[in-house]
Amino acid sequence: MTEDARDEVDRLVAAWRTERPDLDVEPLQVLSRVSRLAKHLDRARRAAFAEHDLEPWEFDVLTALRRAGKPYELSPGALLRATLVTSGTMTNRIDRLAQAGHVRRRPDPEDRRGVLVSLTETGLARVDAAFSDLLRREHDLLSGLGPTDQRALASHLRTLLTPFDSPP
Amino acid sequence: MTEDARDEVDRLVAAWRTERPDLDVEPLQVLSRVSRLAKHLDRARRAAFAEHDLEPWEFDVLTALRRAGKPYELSPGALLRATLVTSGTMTNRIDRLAQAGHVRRRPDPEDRRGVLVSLTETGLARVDAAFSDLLRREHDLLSGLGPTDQRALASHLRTLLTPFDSPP
DNA sequence: GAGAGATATCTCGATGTCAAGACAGTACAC
DNA sequence: GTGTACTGTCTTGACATCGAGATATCTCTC
Repeated sequence: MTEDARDEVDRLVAAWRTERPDLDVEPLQVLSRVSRLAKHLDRARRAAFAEHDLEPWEFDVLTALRRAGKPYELSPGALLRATLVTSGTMTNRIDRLAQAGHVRRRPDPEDRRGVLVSLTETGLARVDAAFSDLLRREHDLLSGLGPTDQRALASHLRTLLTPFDSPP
Repeated sequence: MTEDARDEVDRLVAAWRTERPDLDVEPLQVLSRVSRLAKHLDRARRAAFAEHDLEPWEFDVLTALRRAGKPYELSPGALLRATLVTSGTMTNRIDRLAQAGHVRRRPDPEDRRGVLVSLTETGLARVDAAFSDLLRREHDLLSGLGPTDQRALASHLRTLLTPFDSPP
């Protein structure tokens, strides 16, 4: 066997092969790595944002608004779809961001059930600074892979992601 | 531009290119997909485990013990390193698993600070059933990629993960 | 063999999230 | 137009996690 055990998942897979030789554990090679990498990324992001006095959840909401372009305004519904959280969570996030002065809420003039959330000046400045900082760090995290490998990786991940993002 | 927008991240990257043409947002192609895919995987796993009356966090701990091989026993410290959670979280998890009858705690005879946690019969049966079920579902999730692509993907992910797992 | 520092586990308070449901408003068919 | 189903947002209560600190024990150095 070629069990070099270069990362934790190699060790994990080797252990499963010993304990459950009857099962095909190949899927773990990909999916366990995705989960573990995401967990490490969360921690790295948390550290990066700390310098800008932002929590990851604040960054998620603010960037969604920033990406929307002027006037940096979206409904809570659009925000929760962009960030993969539930409506209760989004209400709570908007409350706290509004209290921190990073966003503003106003009633939707077109739909009286609705609300529109927009970036304030300070929210915009904060998110722009944090985002370029994050990109710098993420660029470093990827430095182990050349441009061709990065493109291949992105393409394979897209294939796995498409069924989740498109079919509803 | 080749903006086919096949998944949410393609849309996200296209939006950033419009809003911040001064930044190189290529890292997002990989890392945003990793985070989003992990989030979708969490939900899929939750659904899979529900049939076996297990929460994802329970599964994480029980599989770590299962992989250890007979006598399916590890210290809380080993468990928290395997599952990437903090010590307070692990204490809490072990408490609840012990209460559910899936694990047992006993003092470590070699180190009086220490404790050893082991699977019970019912814990072993539960985790074996849930694990083969999970593999079946993960196999399906990966069906969009051929064996060669899966290996390439796993290898690239390993490259990104190694610096996190090795350099303690 | 005594003391300093490291390690293993647990405790506790704060917090962010979720799920389910409440409520107001809208859309569509008839 | 009226009733029914749907949508968008917010409320509430339970819960898993984290982080910091407490305690007990071990280890290493002198």
